[in-house]
Parts: sequence; structure tokens; C-alpha cells
Amino acid sequence: MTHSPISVTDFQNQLLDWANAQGRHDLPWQQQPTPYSVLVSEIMLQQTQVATVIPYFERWMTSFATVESLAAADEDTVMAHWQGLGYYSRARNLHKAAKYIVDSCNGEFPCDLKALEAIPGVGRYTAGAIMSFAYDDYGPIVDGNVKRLFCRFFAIEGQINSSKVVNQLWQLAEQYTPSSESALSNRNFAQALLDMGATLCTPKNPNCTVCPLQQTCMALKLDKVHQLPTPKPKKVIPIKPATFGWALNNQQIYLVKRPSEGVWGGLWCLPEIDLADNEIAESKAVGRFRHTFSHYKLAAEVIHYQPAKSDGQWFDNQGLSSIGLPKPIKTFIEKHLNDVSD
DNA sequence: CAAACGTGGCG
DNA sequence: TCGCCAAGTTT
Repeated sequence: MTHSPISVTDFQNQLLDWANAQGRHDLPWQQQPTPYSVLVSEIMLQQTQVATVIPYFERWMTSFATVESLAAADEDTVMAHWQGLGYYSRARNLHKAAKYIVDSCNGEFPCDLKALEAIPGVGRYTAGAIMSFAYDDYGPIVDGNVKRLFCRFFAIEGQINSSKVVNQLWQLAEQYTPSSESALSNRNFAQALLDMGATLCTPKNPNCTVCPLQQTCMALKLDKVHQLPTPKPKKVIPIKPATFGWALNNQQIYLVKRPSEGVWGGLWCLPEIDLADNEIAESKAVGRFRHTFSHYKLAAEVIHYQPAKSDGQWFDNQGLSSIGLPKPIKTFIEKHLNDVSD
């Protein structure tokens, strides 16, 4: 086990004192948090920056104010609200989660770690976050911020996503999170960890000189702040070509709903065309675009074509506003819808 | 367990 | 332009 450079209570108190003065207190989801609002914000915040999430969270809570209203919504409306936020399985799982809570939990929100992890889309981190933020109770969290902070503070070497390091980090989180019996606030403690990681213990140019833990930080002591956490090995991302079909009829555009599995799942998209399909005749290009995903680059060409199967639907401008489209597809359509004459 | 899964901001 | 990475989960 890691040698602890500080007592648990000193760590907690220094963190909480700092957050009380320097932490974030005005984020939308911090105002009157409920289990549902915390769930929504935590799912949105997965792999997504705070500034990006804020307007999505506001719109979401206006349209789906309660878990019951979300459960009753139709999928296209849900996806329209998530449009542009990315990682769309989160939206589908959040919709499932609402139905699960309403239908299988009698509308009672689960309130222990194990029951929370049974909710679709809720893993170990999110379960801990809901315990902390919604119930102000014991709920250890290990996210990117905590990984970075702990790897530095305890000078933990090794691949940050290896099971060895991950287990170590969770063990530390369990140990350093105030217990249920503690007089300290679990909500404030969890927020303090995140705020530290987001504003002081940052990936680049960490603010060690004003850090409340600088006296006991092992990485600072060993002059390893910039070496920790151990950087992930980089992988080369491939370029994938793709062709999409462009069909206009009477001011309407033809779109196909993508299957829930795979990229852009559950969104409506220009139909993807298999160029190996001999049924598709050569056709002049409408345009092209490139798009970078986390794991590959898309080099897309859009060509005129006639829908053969009735696997899609026609949408006018009003119809487009009620469904979710992939960001680059939406951008392409908006650019080309006006200056193309069928 | 490694890979899939989006998008935008920033240096 | 380009690489990094941001309140992870699922398969």
C-alpha cells in the first residue's frame, strides 16, 4: 500500500477549507440538487467539459423536469436534446434509466451504491457521485480529476488505466472519503476533489504554489509533478472513408435512423452508401467533409442518389428540429440545403 | 481487458 | 493544423 504522507483527517480538512474559499459553488447542478438532477448532470459531464454541459443541462431540465417526464418522452425528443453533446449511448441509457426508476423502482430513486450501479449508464464513479451530491452521504469517486490528483499526491507510477493502478486509486478514495459518521460533508468533499483537479491540479501547468496540499504532495516533493500521472501510450487513429446519400424532394431531405449500436446510435443521418453495391450508380458529388472521432477520422463524400428502400423518412425544416442529428451531418445539411436545386 | 464511443477547447 | 484531454460506461 502507498505510504501516506498525511493523515486522513488532515487531508480532508485541508481540501474542504480550500474548497470553501476557492471552490466552485455556482454551477447549475449545485443549486437544489436532487437525485434526478445529479444523475442528469453526472451523465452529461462524463468525458465532457463543464462549459459544454451547462446549456445542455439547462435545456434538459426545462424539458424533462422530472424523472417521470423523461421516462414518458419519446426517443427522438430525447436525442434531439442530446444532439451535439456526443457519446450518444449516454442519452439512450439515461432514457432507459428513467424508465427503470419509474417502472422497476416504483419511482423511488435508489440510494445506495450497489442499487445505483444497477441503473443503466451508471458505473462506479457516477454511483459515488450521486451518493455524495444528491444524498450528501458516503460515495467515493475516482474520475479523471481524482486520478490525476491522487497519482501526484501519492506519487503513483504506472499506467493510469491499468487494473493495478485503478484498484489502488479506488482504495485510496474509499479510505480518504469521509465516512457516513463523519461530521464532514460528503457533498463538499466530492466537489472539493473535483474542483482541485479542475482548477489547481490540472494536466498542464498545475498551480502547485497555491495548492493547499503542497506541503505533503509526494510528486512535488520528488519533483515529478510533470511526469505524473504516467501518460497513456498514444495510438494511431485510422482514416475511414464513407459515402452518404443526398436526396431532396419537395423541400424535404431523406434521412435514416441509425441503429442504437455503433457510432451516432439513435440519431437520424444521411443514408450511408455502400459503394461496393452495384445497384448504386455513379453520381456527382454534392460535397465532402471530414470529421474526427476519438478513435478514427471520417473522410466523407456526399453524393446525389435516389432512395430505393423505404428505410428512412423525409424531413422538412420543422421536422429536422425535432430529431437528433450528428453534428457534422447537421452542419453539412445546413450548408447545402439552400444552394442545391434537387 | 482493450476498444468503442463525440465533440469542442486550448496551447 | 494537431495532439491532448474533459465529472466514464459498456462490451
